[in-house]
Amino acid sequence: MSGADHRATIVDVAERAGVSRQTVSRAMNDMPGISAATRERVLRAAQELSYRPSRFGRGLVEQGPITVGLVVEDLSNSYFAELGAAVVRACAPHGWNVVLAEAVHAPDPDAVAADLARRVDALVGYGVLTAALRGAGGMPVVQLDGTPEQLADGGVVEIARQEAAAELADHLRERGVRRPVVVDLAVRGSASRSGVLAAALAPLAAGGEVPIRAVDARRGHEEALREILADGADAVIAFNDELAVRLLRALRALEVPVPERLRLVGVDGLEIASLVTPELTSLAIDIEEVAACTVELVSGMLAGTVPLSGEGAHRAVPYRLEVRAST
Amino acid sequence: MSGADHRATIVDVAERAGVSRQTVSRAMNDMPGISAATRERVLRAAQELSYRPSRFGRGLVEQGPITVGLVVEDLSNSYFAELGAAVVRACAPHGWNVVLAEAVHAPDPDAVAADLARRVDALVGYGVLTAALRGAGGMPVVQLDGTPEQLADGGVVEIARQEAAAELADHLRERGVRRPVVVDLAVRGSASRSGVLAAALAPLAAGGEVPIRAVDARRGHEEALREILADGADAVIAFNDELAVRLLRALRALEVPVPERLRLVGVDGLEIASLVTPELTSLAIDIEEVAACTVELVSGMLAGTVPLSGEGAHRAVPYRLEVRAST
DNA sequence: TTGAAAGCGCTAACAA
DNA sequence: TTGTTAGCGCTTTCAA
Repeated sequence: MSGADHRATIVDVAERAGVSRQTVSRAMNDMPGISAATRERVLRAAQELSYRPSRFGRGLVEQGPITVGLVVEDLSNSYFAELGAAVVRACAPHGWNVVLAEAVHAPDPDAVAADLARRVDALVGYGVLTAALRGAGGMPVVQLDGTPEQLADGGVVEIARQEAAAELADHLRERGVRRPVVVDLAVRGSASRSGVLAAALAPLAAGGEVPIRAVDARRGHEEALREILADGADAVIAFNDELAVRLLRALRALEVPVPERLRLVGVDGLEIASLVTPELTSLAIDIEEVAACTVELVSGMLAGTVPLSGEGAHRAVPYRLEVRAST
Repeated sequence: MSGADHRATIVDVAERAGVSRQTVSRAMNDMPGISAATRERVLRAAQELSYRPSRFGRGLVEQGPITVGLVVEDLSNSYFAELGAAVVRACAPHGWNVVLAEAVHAPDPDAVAADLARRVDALVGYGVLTAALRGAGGMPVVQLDGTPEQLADGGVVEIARQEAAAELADHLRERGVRRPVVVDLAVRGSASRSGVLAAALAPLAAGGEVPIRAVDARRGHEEALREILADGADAVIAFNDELAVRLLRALRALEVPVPERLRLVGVDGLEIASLVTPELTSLAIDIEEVAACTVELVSGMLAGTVPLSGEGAHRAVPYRLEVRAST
């Protein structure tokens, strides 16, 4: 008889200890007004039954804190890891809890958000939210790095690339770049970012067209770079900093000097970009600011001062060009 | 009357829509057996009242998934970020949710774990757990990077450094190192790790003693290195990889060749260690394995097959020496 | 298609 | 010091 077929409740413990439910509650919560002997007896009974208070029963009475669900693509990507950290940090002052979930690696990525939606007070996500969140009626939903079209389904924190991408084009033009290449990752949702970059850089390019080349996140970089160099490229804009750092390493192996032979640009502005040699120029995004906007939206939605969708639930955070040694 | 003084409940919606609570439930959850017109009316009423179903009420009935609380020191430290990611990933196959919390930055760091303990089914933490978790009676608690002494309070996943540290000593001896220095961070809990490292390296050192020098995480590295070099040191073991990477950058600025003039070793085995030049030798810890052990412990504790404390709740994950170019 | 009743596990307030 | 009562908000089961 190791365990029961259902989890012990406060009533089971009360019966076993021969006291009332309330006394069990007092013992479990270190409340005053209970004799040491009784507490002892109750705690023993609880232990014998492997009793653990239900967080739902408790929450129902105590009105627990707001819980925000955060769904990201892949936590092994530093960008999402930093984003998660920033959201956790931004929620802390409100006393909110954050449940973190990852879409990739899940059996059914699309179900992650829907599942989580039933367990939290607000849902924040990155490229994984659909309008079809069963039982999410009225729940604040914020799409990160979303587009204005998505405002129909909920709030959107947009990450505005246009301006900084234009700045980058100017910067590269000054440096004499004539044949930039965008190196993309073959992951879901990457096309739009790469497209914007390529479009912004088009004026630089000889034929008015900037090639976009997809690579694997972790493999085959040297070969890809060899081909890119053979094509005469003089600048590479990587999909993100992590890829840029890997490309940098591959370039070192190929003994291609950066920035002399090839200029290299990352996107995201992660810490790692400034820790490598040469330090990476990056289209940086202020992750703290994204998190702050997100929390502001959610907070307003919960309070009723921000609409759950539409233009009033739209925030934009601009990229910022950080010029460093790699260009 | 924009908002009510208390959050609307299902009853409020039912009244407003002129239906029963069940009908509201049916409408909110897209269940069958309700006419389109009624659903419409209910949803409108819900919207007007800003009604959002309580996750506690729901959870009470539905028996939601296990929720694990994870308390780490500081998510802006990549090590904790990777750990958090690994735990989230290890919990996913069980269908568990993970609530992530950070101790540093919190108004009362010691209260973070205690607070969270009331909202979750199990608590996993890093250097922040005390035995005094009010209301945590019977709850699985796992201390990460804990010591066997802490087994009195709960489970412990120990990170065993001794063996790999001895390996490191051998490795450095082969390289001719005579004056190693341990560079520590002035953060809580760092003393023990540095002490173990210094002790393991003591046989190498001329006087049988390895100096431990504390630095700030992000500042003053060049000055500290200048002094270290002036003292004649020929190897630096940094508290973690992040610090090692920063030291590497500072050494580059000082034009000190690594490993020729100074050998450099990190601790943690983060991805970043292999992305810099020269790649960093590191005492690597298998974070996935730590997460797996943690989940195994928690799972067993919940099932009753692993005791909540004592030797049966002890797991150890060894460090592994990864030799790369920096030594 | 709708409603009524029951119960999920817990704690706060009050009574003994 | 202990027990009793009364909800907390929701879904499931059964009845109309």
